[in-house]
Amino acid sequence: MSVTLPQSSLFAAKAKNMGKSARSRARLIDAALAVFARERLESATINEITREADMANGTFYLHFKDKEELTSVVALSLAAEITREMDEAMADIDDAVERVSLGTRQFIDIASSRLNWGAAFLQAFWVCAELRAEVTLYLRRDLERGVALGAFNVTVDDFLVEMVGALVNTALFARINGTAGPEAGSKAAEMQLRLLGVDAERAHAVAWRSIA
Amino acid sequence: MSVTLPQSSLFAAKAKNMGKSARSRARLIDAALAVFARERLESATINEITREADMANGTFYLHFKDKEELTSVVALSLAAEITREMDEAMADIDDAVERVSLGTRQFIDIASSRLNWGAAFLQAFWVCAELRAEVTLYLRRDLERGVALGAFNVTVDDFLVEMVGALVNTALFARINGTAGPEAGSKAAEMQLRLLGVDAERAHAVAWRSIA
Amino acid sequence: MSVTLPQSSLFAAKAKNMGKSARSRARLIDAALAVFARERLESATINEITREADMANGTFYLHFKDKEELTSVVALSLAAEITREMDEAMADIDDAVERVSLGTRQFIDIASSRLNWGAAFLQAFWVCAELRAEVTLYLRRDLERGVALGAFNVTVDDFLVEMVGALVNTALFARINGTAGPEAGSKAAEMQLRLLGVDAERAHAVAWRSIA
Amino acid sequence: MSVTLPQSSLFAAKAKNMGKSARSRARLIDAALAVFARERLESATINEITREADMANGTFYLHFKDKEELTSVVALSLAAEITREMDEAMADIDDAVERVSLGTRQFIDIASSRLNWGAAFLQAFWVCAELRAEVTLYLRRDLERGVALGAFNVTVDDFLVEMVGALVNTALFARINGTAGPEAGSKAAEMQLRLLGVDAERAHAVAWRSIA
DNA sequence: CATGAATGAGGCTTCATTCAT
DNA sequence: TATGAATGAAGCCTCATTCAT
Repeated sequence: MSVTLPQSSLFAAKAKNMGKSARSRARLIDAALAVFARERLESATINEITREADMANGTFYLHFKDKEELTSVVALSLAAEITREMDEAMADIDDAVERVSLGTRQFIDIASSRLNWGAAFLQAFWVCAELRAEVTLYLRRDLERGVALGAFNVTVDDFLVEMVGALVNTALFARINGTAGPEAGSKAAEMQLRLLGVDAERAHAVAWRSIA
Repeated sequence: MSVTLPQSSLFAAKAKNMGKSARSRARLIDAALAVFARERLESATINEITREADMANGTFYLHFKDKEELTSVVALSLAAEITREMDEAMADIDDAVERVSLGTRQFIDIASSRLNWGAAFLQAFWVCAELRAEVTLYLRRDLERGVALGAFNVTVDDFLVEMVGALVNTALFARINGTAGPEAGSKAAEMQLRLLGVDAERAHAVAWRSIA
Repeated sequence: MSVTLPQSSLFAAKAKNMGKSARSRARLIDAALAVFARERLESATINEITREADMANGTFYLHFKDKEELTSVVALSLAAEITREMDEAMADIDDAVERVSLGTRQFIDIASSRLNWGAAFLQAFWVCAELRAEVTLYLRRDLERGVALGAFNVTVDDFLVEMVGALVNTALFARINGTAGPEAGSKAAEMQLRLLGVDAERAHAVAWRSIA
Repeated sequence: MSVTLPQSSLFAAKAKNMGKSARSRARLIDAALAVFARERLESATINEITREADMANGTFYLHFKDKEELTSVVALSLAAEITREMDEAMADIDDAVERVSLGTRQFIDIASSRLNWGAAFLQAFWVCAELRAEVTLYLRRDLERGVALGAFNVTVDDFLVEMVGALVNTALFARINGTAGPEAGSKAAEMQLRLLGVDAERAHAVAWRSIA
């Protein structure tokens, strides 16, 4: 007797070979992603999440202490997964300008192409400090590298990282809402590079170079 | 018997000479600003707002249909007020580059220096579509002007406006949190101008020029 | 339009001339008394209490922070009321032997004759430390007096007071359950006096003397 | 692989040579004793008990129909065990006065010296009618005997037995709480004897006689 | 027999909103 | 207009009990 899984069930898929508890937990994470994607975090209820996961509400508490714990688990799982995919795609890119550009483009493409990811990410971003910290760190490394190499003409501090990060999030937001199309990543990357002091031509060239 | 008004009571002050109903309404708006500034919008309660306004909770519904209406009234009142102050400060600035720069700086300075405004604005921004629309429009005019005059080397579309707007909001956020100091406005403006294609030197010069 | 009050509504009756809030609060206390009297404290629910009081459940929280607060308010209100009635009845009794005897008899008679009081008292006794402290104090005073006057041949310490108190509570319990009839008070008093070292004859005489 | 049993595991020890089921059941009873001793009966959960017994929660229902059954089994097992030990210690005491005194002292000493027993007993006493009945019966026999022999100057009825029993329970309670020391048994016995009409001197002598 | 995940009823509490005064 | 008590739907969480393995 095989039951069709809901459309997006990455974590459930990954847990397919694990114990029953891990599978249920994964289903809850997937369900939470779906709910977080269509609802303000604050108004997402445990009931809605368990309904989405086809479970009884009490089951939730077998797997998570409360909504806050779920939120951060979802956020960090998502971040880990996105990061993993990005690292894979950027493993052999060394040039800082390319890395910043490609990082932004990949992030937006990945987050917006997987059902629920982007929207859930943006929700979680403002609520989960750990997530912010992680993302910030990731970004900062490449920015600092670029400055060290003389590619960027800025001072790297918290403020700069937040500003550059805001461009990424905003582009993702626009992409998800349909304000922007598939070119959102390139557009965002180009703006970032300009902001960082890369000259307009190079910024354009790098940001729009087709991805292998 | 005269009671001292709470520190920030702009709208109450403006309504001093109006009818009693308008005055109560204004007090509620001020109170909501204060509450929204220190609390997530969703967790702000009518009770807390009316308590802050020194009113009975039931009174709230004499002035607003529901919580949502309050939110948007607060947001739009705030926007109108900020806009008014900005317009005043920028009345005789014509140059597009200057306008964008000064607009950003003024906005951040005003919103962060008036008690409660900045935080409440940022909360409302994500909840009230009308507010977003209004802000966007304001910004867009100057961007288009700059492009028309050849000062900016970009295409103005919704996406661009959102990205530039994001820089403003993010800088305001940093300013309020203490991540950034009083120079936040200049820093943000400089980044914007670079992003828009203004050359680095001019961007710096304009963004950091001392305000009259 | 007059509504019949539920059978036992002492506190509601006392609050008849007070504000609406006080009246509702009093109704809740009466309702709690009724519920506590027929149910283990732990299994009494707020819902049941508000239903008994003909209120919506949410109303409860306008008047009490939580069940614990209600419990102690009920306990102490009850204690205050019983104490008041006892003091009235014993105002001009000086003799320690008489006081202990009469106190016990009065307590049992009062608590068992008012609907719900006895059962609620016994429940609250084990849960509310303040109540225990108050009752203990009341009893201790007369015991110490009796010892000082040479009427009792015991040492007054916490242990003694608890033991004597246990006799009172147990007699009340038996009275309420129907294990004992109206003579419970006299029987209990006689046992107490014997325990305290009063000779059997006097104990009997005092404990069974008819109350004015 | 031998696992050390928790400190107090009387019933598990007794079941050591019985079938597996009996052993598990015994472990649950011991665990329940431990939990009941440190927690209000109502707030003791099946999960906590099985955890204490190092079992899966579902296992509980192989051995007991429900929580209520467990409670009464625990209560009656405990009573049986205490009774057994008391009978042993009092096998050759004939004199009624001695029996009542010694019974009380033994009961308090046994229940308070075995880990968990006293507290669990007191909890169960008020919840389990069978337990009350059994204890009452035990006590009553000696009381009746004493009256028949002319040693006690009272009428034995339910009320009397409850009152005398209350002294025992209260003394045990005080002993467990630390309000009373090891002399609690003697003190309680002395009070009982006085209450029953034994003259003060004899009561004292008997109640404080050192136990063989 | 044992396991432990799952269930779902039910308790507690909050809060937007209504209503009698 | 203003008041503030009252309402009740809805969310959170616990826990006795069941069930598939």
